[in-house]
Amino acid sequence: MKILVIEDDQEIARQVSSALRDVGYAVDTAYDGEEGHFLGDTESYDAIILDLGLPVRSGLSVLESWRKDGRIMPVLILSARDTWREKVTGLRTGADDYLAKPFEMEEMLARVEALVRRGAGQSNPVLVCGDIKLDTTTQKAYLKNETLSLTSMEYRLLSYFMHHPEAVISKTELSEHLYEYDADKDSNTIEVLINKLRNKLGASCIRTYRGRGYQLTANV
Amino acid sequence: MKILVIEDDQEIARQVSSALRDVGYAVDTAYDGEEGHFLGDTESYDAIILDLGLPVRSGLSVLESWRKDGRIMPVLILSARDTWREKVTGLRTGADDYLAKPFEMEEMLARVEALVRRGAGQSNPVLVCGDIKLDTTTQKAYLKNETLSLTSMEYRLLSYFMHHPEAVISKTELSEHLYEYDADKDSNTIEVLINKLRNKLGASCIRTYRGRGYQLTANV
DNA sequence: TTGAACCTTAACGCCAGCTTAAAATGTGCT
DNA sequence: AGCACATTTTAAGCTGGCGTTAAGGTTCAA
Repeated sequence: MKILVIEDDQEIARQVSSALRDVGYAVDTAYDGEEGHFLGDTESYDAIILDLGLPVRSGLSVLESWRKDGRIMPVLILSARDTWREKVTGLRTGADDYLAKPFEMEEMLARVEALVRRGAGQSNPVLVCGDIKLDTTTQKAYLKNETLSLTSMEYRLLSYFMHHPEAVISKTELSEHLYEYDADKDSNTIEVLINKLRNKLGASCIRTYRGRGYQLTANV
Repeated sequence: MKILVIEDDQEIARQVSSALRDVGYAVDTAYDGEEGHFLGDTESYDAIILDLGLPVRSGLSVLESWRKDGRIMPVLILSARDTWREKVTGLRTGADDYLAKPFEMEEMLARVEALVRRGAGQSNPVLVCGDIKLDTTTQKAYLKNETLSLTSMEYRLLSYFMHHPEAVISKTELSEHLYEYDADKDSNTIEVLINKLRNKLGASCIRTYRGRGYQLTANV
């Protein structure tokens, strides 16, 4: 899961990014509206955190332009003023959620998690696929109700699969969502990771579609 | 566990904070509604004690604004007058409990403890995880029914783990809840604390998820 | 058959976390 | 107050796990 944080206040940006990384997201950061707009257009994010008061180009204008282009990634708006008016404008423009500054990191995390789930068409904090279970609140994965011990990267990979049930996902999409801004295209890290996960989940759990990608399968 | 006390009477604030600290909470204090509102928004508390008669901004207005933003932390209201009317208003606005001044410290502690438990989805005052038992009323911890002698910080750490069963908890989340207002980001205090606790509980009781956090494990 | 895509394993280097000791701070007692 | 002891924090060196790279093997489709 990869998140884009667009926030000009360096300190807030740092805190938010680090909180997100702590719970297993890959995070890119932009410090003005123009840069944020570019990244949101070119990279693929599972959620975007957008400050309204940005230099160069306002947050609302960035959001508006994305929505006009038909881009539908979930956006959480941050705003310094908690006004009724601003909140309505933001949501009308196409934001999915709104959070007034200052805010508590854990609430931000909860809202982002909800957005990511919603974006994945899920609504429950515990995702299930066959024998595999993923509890997003406790950050734990289970296989047949036994806890799986996954490393940081393995967890990210499994999490991405669980958020996209039944989907065939290409290697480039995986590395785009698992790693932060810098796609080393020629590298077999994903293959190695998939291999590691297969060893822990059982080989049949991840199916290969040659030339197209991988799929987490529910069947035994 | 971290508590926020919002109370303009310095003497009461001091007594309440010190009683809470005595039983192992980290406590932040605010002396008016504005400051209290800010802290409640930016920090993460496991419960908040809120006086109604506050300068600058009333307690009810602070509570109302939190609830409007969807913030769900447990709030215990303090009020000078024990009127039927005021109690109802407070609870309607989203308070979780109500206590009329003057009150006994013991009762306040019991109510706060109940709120913290409820916030953690627990209902029993004695928490159990494998061989480890924590009696929140007597503030004592047991390992295989033998009392453990824990220092203040060790108790806080264990308590936070016990209130979040099965969860993988990052170092930053731990330090946010164990320490009062000031997040020293680069310091290994948590690592040292974990080491101390492991020495007393047995090394296998706390599991490290490298790059993600720690988990208190129930299994032997 | 041939090449491309994918699998598997091993090895290496870095950094998160472990450990220990000493310094700082706190607490209780006379 | 002043001293002794306990607790907490800082600091520093070490260790091993994890992620990456790399190399060789295997499968699949044309």
